[in-house]
Amino acid sequence: MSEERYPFAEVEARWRTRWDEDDAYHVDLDAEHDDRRYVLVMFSYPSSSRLHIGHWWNYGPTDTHARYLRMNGALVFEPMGFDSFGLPAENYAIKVDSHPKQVTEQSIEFIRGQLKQIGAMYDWRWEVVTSRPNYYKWTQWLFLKLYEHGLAVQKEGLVNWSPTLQTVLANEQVVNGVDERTGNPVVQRKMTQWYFRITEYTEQLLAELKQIDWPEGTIKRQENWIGRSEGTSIRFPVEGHEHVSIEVFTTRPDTLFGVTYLVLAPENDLVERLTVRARTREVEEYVQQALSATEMERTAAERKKTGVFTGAYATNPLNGERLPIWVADYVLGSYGTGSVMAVPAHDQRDFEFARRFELPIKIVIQPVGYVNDVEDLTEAYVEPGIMVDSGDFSGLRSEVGAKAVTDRLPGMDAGGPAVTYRLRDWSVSRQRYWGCPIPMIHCEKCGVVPVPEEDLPVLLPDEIRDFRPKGTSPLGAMENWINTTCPNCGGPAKRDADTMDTFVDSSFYHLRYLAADRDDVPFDRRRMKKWLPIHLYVGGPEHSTGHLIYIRFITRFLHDIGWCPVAEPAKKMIHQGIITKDGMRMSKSKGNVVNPDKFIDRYGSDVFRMYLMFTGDYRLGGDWSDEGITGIDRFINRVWRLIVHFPGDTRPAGKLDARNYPEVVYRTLHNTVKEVGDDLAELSFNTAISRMMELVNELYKWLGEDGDSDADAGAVRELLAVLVRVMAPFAPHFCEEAWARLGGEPFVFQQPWPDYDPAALVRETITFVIQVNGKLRDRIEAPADASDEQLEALALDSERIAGHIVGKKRVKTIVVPGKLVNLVVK
RNA sequence: GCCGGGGUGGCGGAACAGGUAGACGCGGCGGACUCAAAAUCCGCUGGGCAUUGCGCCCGUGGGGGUUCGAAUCCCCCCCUCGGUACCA
Repeated sequence: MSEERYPFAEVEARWRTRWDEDDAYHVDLDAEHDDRRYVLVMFSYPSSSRLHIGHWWNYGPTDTHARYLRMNGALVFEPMGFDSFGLPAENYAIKVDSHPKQVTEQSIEFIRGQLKQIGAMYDWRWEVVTSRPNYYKWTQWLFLKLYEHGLAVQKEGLVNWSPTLQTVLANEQVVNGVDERTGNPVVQRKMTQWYFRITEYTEQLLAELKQIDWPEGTIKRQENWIGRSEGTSIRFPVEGHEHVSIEVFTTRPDTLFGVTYLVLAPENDLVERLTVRARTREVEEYVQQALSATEMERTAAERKKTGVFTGAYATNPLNGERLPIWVADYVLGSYGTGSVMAVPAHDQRDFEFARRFELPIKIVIQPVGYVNDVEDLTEAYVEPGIMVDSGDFSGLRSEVGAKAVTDRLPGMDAGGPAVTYRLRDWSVSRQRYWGCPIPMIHCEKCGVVPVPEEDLPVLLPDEIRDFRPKGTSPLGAMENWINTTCPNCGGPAKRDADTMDTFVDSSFYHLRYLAADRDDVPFDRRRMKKWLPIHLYVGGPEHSTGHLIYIRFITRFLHDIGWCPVAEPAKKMIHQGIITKDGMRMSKSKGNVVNPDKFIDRYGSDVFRMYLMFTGDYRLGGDWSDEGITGIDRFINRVWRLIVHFPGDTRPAGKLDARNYPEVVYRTLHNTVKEVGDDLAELSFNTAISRMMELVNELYKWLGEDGDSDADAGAVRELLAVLVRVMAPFAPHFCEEAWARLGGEPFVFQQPWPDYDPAALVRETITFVIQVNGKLRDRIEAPADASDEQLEALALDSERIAGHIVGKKRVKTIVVPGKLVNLVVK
């Protein structure tokens, strides 16, 4: 057989040009079609100007899936765009002393070219770029809609401030007290900010999680993030303040008689009001210190509890006990009511605090079977038990008592059942330049006034001299931009100087793609009806609690106001795993980052993308090996040699004649078509590739190295034409060339997926396994339709079996049709 | 701590619904081709014992269990990766 090697460089370049020239991936979103599939993979963030291996791992396999759907007759929409606002572009611009807009546009140009190398079916007419006015006009429009519906509000409150980035961050962007992107510490700061009231949607976001086909882990993470907690709200009147009471939230109302003090979070406004004069200075100092400390510092100190006494007292509504009111930073200002009732005997945190500050500990829940004693207590008893020392509730089991206590409260005007969520409102103001301007105007006379819709977009000014972060938005320093007139009264006014969190940009891009050609409307309702929800959404699991909550929220909001036909963006979602090197995560610091270009130059992009798919289960991730890629390279070249050895000038036939092929070849071919199809439908790329390799191995056995003269060239060509079609989604450039050489008309991805003949998979004789007591002892050939009795007789006939059953009593025989016979003996 | 994923040859990884563990590939060994090498093709390749025959024993992180039969189901434990963490 020829030893010519597949000339990937020339072939790939040629077909890419051809696809472009023929506009081969043109998608008509308005076309009538009964099987539409919106395959969406998260768009890219052009922070660096090169595609890294993660992009290939993300985009190549999804395109393979999309191509498979297309060959199966679906009209597939597979768009691509750029999430191009944000800090990385700004930081990069600072580094190279350029302008964010310029570096962003350059990166997009470059990356688009690289994306084309992947060979995906992107129709670039639908591209969206979030940093361009024709996109962010609609980001601003969305803001106005939210404002109109009372879901965009300005609040003063404590926010996560990053001193390094000089901007506010959303809760979702802060992990363990540090910025999740850069690892920089974050402090609390009081600021006025715009918030989107996502908390209005908690119940809906939670309920719908049960209806969607998303990875279980992601659903769990969202549930935890929203953090619905059922419990009881209890009000404790404060001594000497007739109209003031401290409201707490608790999930353990059964421990109410064990409360020995109350705690306010340092952020709580009541601290200032309630603190007695003699203790003012101490409390103020504590509060200040607690708030200025980063969360890192707060948690670093071995979790030792700190706090101060306010000098004030409250009253337990149930038993009238006098309770000292403390301030401590182990109580979070942003959860529940920002204050708790402390039950040291039954809550570990309260226990530690009480021990440290020598506050009383009172046991009100006893376990069943033994009795706890305060003196001997080394930790809080947090399990349920039997209520003791709890007035007329004593003797009740925790679960019963909790309900009884909660039921008693409303009558005393002291509280009742309550639900609390962990999810907070989404803070969207950012004090940075490279983002979408907030379309709001601040007028001295009229207050906050929205920019009229017809004035959108509020353009982000290009001519900025200094966009560097300085703690306040750089836009605020631009006199000619910040100063404007009030749309309401015409008087002098100022624009909002902040820009929006980039998660706002990506919260509706899936809808904007469908109207990317229209500047007159944000979305195209007709197309949305046809294409939504997204058939398959693919992206990293790291977006579980950020982007994926926001995109659900915004989709739902747009649904509620009649702009979107569906309430949930994606019916099905999967996460790609991570690609590792030697089992380790790739990172610059480890110096183990694989550079795709090196391998694409050497093997071509088809081999590269195919090898990535071969390394492992797409959802679990794979491990990159510099040597392993040669396996795919060999495979491609093995197919290539078959192609060049059996070129054709006629269109390959549709149906194959079984008589032209050895039985095993014919069967393997049909099996390959079936298995590859099944695997592609469920994104099992690695096993699909194995199946194709098996077929090629069979072909080489049949045809031999030099090509068997007995084999009919036309028949081989027909078979290869089937192989090329099932291979096309994996190696689009290669298969385009192979298809052409076999006499096929372009393009191969416009061909229908081949049929397989189920009858070809049926074997007349099967190798049955014979087991004795479940252990493999022999194999026999028998007709596929042999009866149980026949199989048992054959098994007993076997010489090898004889030795294992001689002198033993046969207990029973188990026959698994088509597979095995198991003789059970004693 | 809690939630989720994962632990299978020298390596990456297969195994549908409990039914031949290790498909496919890398690497390794042997052979063919070659003056030679590369490339290519073919064969072998979990461990141990036996290799005078076929064969026999062990083996899917560890320990128990259910079953005729367990990588797969149940219980306990270990390791690892990811998420989250004073949430009252």
